[in-house]
Amino acid sequence: MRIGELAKQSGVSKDTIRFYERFGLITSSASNTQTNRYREYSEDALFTIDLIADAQAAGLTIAEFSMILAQLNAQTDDDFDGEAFLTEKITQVQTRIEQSKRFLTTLKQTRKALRHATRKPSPL
Amino acid sequence: MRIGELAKQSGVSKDTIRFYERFGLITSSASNTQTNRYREYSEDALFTIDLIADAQAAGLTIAEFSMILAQLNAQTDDDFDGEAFLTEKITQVQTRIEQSKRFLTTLKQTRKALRHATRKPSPL
DNA sequence: CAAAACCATTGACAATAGACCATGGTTTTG
DNA sequence: CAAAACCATGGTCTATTGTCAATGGTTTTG
Repeated sequence: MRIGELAKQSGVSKDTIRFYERFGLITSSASNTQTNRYREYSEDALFTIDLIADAQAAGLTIAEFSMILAQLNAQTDDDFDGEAFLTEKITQVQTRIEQSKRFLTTLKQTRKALRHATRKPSPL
Repeated sequence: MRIGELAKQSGVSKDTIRFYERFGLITSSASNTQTNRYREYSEDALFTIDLIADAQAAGLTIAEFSMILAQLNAQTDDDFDGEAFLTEKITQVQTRIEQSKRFLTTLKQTRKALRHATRKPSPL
């Protein structure tokens, strides 16, 4: 599919897709017709875009996510310790989830307090 | 306590503390001696800084967090619907937690795959 | 075929969350 | 007391994650 279709289906903008592609997060093949330079995406791109959203929600940057992708693709020719990196990220994400849960509790308590505090006089 | 002490105890930099204070997230009283302009913080500031960390982990911006604080302080003289705002944030944080959990699973699977894939030949 | 719709590239712009630096006061300490 | 350590203010700078606009080519459509 072309970028417009992918944008529609994924819910992110075309600019965002090109941005992700510049960082190697998604890939496209050259269009079959050689006359244009349109990008052609597979269904995988859709999956990846969802994954990026999750990764960002979990607090990872684009740069970090691209390293994870490299692990997935097993481009581990170098001496980079992918397992240690993954373990570190796992710990960080777990911490972040705990913090988020704690804050969620705070939010709920705040709402409850607000409900009891701001009972506006009924307009009778 | 003064800013240096608060920075040490909270683990954030003095600049960060001043940054938070500019946005009204924490407050300080003027120092008792009138000769200087040093900020004086109470223990509350420590608590608030931890809360900010949680809020940020949960995906809130400083601006959003300051609105929550306004709710906590019941500065609800205006017609701003604090409860609706809180409910919206609660939903967003819940969504984010779900995304983070999903991504955590992905990370763990990736690590497991990596472990089995990259068994380097033992150096014998 | 001509207009509308789509796409690529480039570069400028924006918001967020600080870090950093210079300058000049204030306190603490040896 | 003098140096070291601390603090305030103001301004600049940075990274991240996009968005927007301009320009020019390609496809689709009525």
